[in-house]
Amino acid sequence: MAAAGEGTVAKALEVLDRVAGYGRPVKFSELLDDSPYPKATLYRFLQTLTGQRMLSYDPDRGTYAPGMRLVRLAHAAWQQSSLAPIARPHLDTLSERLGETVHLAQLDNGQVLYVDKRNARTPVQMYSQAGKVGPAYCTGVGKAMLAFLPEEQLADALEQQSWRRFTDKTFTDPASLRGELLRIRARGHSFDDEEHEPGIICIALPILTSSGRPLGALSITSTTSRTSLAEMEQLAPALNETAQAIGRDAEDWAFPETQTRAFKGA
Amino acid sequence: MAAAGEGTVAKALEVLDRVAGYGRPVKFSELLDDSPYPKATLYRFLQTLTGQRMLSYDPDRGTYAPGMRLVRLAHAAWQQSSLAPIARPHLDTLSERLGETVHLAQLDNGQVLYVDKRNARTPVQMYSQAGKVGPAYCTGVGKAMLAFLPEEQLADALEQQSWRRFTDKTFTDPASLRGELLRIRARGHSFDDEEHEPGIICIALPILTSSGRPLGALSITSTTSRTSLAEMEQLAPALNETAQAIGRDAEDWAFPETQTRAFKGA
DNA sequence: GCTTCTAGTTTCATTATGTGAAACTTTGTT
DNA sequence: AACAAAGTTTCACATAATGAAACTAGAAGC
Repeated sequence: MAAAGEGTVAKALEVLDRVAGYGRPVKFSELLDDSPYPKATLYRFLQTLTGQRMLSYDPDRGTYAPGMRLVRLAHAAWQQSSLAPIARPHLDTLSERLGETVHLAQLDNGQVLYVDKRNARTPVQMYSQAGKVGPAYCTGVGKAMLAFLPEEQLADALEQQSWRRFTDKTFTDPASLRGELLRIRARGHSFDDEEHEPGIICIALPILTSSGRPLGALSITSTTSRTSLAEMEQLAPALNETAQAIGRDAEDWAFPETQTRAFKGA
Repeated sequence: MAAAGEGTVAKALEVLDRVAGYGRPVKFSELLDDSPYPKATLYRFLQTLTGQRMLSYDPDRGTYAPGMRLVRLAHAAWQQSSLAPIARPHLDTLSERLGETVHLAQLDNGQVLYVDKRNARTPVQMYSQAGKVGPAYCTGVGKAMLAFLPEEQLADALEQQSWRRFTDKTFTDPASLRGELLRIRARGHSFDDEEHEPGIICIALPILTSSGRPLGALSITSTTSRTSLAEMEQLAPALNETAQAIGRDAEDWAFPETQTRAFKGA
């Protein structure tokens, strides 16, 4: 539904989103079933997107899937527009120091978008994990960012939550979450106390600009079988140090506006 | 240039590509300078793309950069359309067994698109992450795939190469590369003998379908200071085993066509 | 302080593009 | 062979994109 009369580009992108949403290759007829567009129109969109390699088409199976051009474009986006490249060395240090799973996330359209990660051991950073989205209202990183959002934006963001009850500890309405956000704001860090997945806990901190706007958030994740929230709280100072450092770098950096063109060359 | 009268969506995506190509935030006027579109038209495209979060706009600096929506979309593309998820366990095994830098790449529009990577225990400092693109004619993975392309597609691909001389070992014309490709085809694997970057060498193998079509390629990278091509050639059997396994999995897998529907609702 | 220039934004008549019902083709089924 | 379902093409029509020109905001010059 929706699909405001926004223009052709918007409609095409909506179709793209829809295809991506399936999480697997989809046939034309499936897409047609829950599409607001008539057959010919949808068909033409798919043709266009496929021609642009934003979708790929498997002729044997007659299915569409998101295309590789997206992967290239996203690499540029990730590198230029996310916190990840700036935060990278800091995540490395933190991860090495603590040996725990670290997540770096940003708020995107009311949802948590993970942009980098360090596994307890491997130093791989890629959007095999980056690009994943999650709910804001029941994750450590999400709540950490929400807690520092100006009222207007917070109201917006809260509107966009699904309030689905993932576990019996999930906050399922704006009112109770607002209470939690106040506590987080006072405390400076948030917890995820099995609110999203049973057994999974985390501590998270926002990354703030000097003016207090949240740029992203940082978290350490563990399990109830390995540790407890009380124990994890002791990591707060280390996390805070890292979050501050990233925030500082992000502002300094905020684009030296060097005329660095050359890139892919040597 | 280019910008065939393809339709609005194509034009908008062309603008998006262009912005991404700068590798840094760009001002409107810069884009205007090398844009085929008049001011008002380009302006409207940027507005549309920004509104769709395919671009992000920094009001302070008046600059555009690729937007975060791409990162979400790409995650779906990477997961569904690339070889990476299928190859993952195999890369893990291979990387652990050899302890060297492993790359997994695919051919995308005549270029090499890296879709996964494992770092060496002693990591070589090199650029490469998922989404990164590189030339096909002077990389191990690129040549491995080209060598197994059917003539028509090969001709196409060769047209798209820049033939830039990166080092004095780079093949800089189709004719000499074709000779190399024949040798690679006969041998079953390719080398990169410092053809792209001085001091960087690699051995690569194509990942083939049972019908012999290249799906991707796999490589081990190292440096001339640590090893030699002769020595690396001994890794060929291990690589081959992995490449075969990935190819097999990719075909078997080729989508169980489960009727898993439900997703976003719930 | 006023003028001129430049970069960015808006307007609006014109034109090109996108739209979708319906006809058609291809592929699979009984 | 007849039928049905899925996918593709056509074409009169409506909508949306186009871009020259007018406008506005800021910066640089006088």
